[in-house]
Amino acid sequence: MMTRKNSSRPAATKPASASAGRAKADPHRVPMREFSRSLPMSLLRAREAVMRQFRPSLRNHGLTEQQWRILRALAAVDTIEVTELAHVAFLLGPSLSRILRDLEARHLIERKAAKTDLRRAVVSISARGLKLIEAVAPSSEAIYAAITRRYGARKLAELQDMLRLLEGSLAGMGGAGQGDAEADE
Amino acid sequence: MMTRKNSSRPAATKPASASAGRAKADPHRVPMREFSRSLPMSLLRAREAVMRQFRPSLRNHGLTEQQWRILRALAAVDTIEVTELAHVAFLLGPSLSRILRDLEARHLIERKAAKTDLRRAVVSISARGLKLIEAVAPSSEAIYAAITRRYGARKLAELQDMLRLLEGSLAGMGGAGQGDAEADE
DNA sequence: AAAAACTGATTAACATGTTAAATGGTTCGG
DNA sequence: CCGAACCATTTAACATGTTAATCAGTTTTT
Repeated sequence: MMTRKNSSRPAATKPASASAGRAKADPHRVPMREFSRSLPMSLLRAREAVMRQFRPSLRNHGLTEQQWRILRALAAVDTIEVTELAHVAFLLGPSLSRILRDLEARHLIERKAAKTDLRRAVVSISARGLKLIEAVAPSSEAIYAAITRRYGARKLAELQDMLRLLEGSLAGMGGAGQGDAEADE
Repeated sequence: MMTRKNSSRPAATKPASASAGRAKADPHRVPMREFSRSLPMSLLRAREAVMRQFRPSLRNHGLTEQQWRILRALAAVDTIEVTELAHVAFLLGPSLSRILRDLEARHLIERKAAKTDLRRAVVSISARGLKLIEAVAPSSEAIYAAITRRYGARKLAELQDMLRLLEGSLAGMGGAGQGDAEADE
C-alpha cells in the first residue's frame, strides 16, 4: 500500500539551501536578469500552484485540464463552432481537434456539420457530458472557494485585473519586433 | 470539511448582452463561475501573452522556451545536479531528462557523474552554450524591457509580488483535499 | 463555370507535460 | 555481508503545445 500520490512539481518553494559549502561562487557570468524572477517564470509557478489544486480532482473523474475547459465552455452555450471553441477554451486548433475526437468517442460531446458551411463543425455537450460536469463541479467550486479564502477575495480580484491589464498591454506588440533575423517573409 | 458553499454567488457577471434575437439563448445550465474569468485561465492567458513575445526570438536561435530556461539556469552556476536543476528551471524530471539528452547531443551542455554518488549527474554549460546565450540575451533583454515599459515597472513589480504571495498562499493546500473519491492507494 | 485564392478543420511531426514503471546506485537492518 | 528499502535518474506511455502541411469546402476572379 502507500502508492505515493503527490510527487508532482518541483515545488519551487525551496530557498537556496541545498549546497552548504557553496564553492560554486563564480558562475559563468552573463549579463541577464535573475532568471527565477522573470515574469514568465512567476506566471508559470503561480499557475502551477493553482492547477496543482485542481488536477487530482479532475483526474479522479478521468478528465485532463483541457478536456475540462472544453466541457465547461460547452456547458455555457447551446452549440458552438470549433473555431470559436478554440478561442474560448484557449486551445490551439490541433490540440482541440484531438481532444474533440476523444471526447466524441467517449460520448461526452456531439458534433455535426454546419448547414450553411460544410467546413464548419458545430459542437455541443451531450447529456452524459452534462452529468459529468455536474459530478465534478462541486469539488471544483470548493477548491476555488478555498483558494479565494486563502488568498483573499479582494486580492484575487485585483490580481485578475492586473493580469487582464498585462494582456492588454501586450496585445499590440507583434511578437517578433526584436527577434533577430526576421528571416524572409 | 468540504465547505458546502451555498451557491449564493451565481455567475451573474454576464449581463443580458444579447438576449434579443438569440435563438441560442438557453444553454445547458450548470452552476459554475464564468469560466473565462477563472484564475487558471487568467494566468494562462497572461503568460501566453508574455511568451508570445519571446518565442519568435528563441525560435530564430533554435531554442524552445524550456531549453532556454535550462541554459539560463546553467549560466548562473558553475555546475548543478539534475534534481536541483529541475527545481530551478521548474521542469519535471522526465522533461528535463529528454531535454538534457538533446542539449548534450548539441554540445550546449556537459554532463558527468558525481564522484561521491554515482546516481547523481552533474551538469554544466559548455563554451558553445555560453556563446549561444550571449547571442540570444540582447534581444531577450530588449523584449523584456519593452514589456516593462508598456506595463509599467512599478506595476510589474507589484504583480510579481502578488504572484509570489499567491504561490505562498497555496503552498500548504495539499492538492488533493477536495478531490472526491480518494480512490484506493 | 473552372481555376485561383481563401478558409475551417484536420493531420503530421516534433517537443514538452504528466504519471507510472524501470534502472542503477546507495544505505540500512540483521 | 546480504537483501530490503530507498534514492536519483531515465524510460515508457499517453495527452497537449506548437508550427507546418494537407484536405475539403467556399468565395473570388477571369
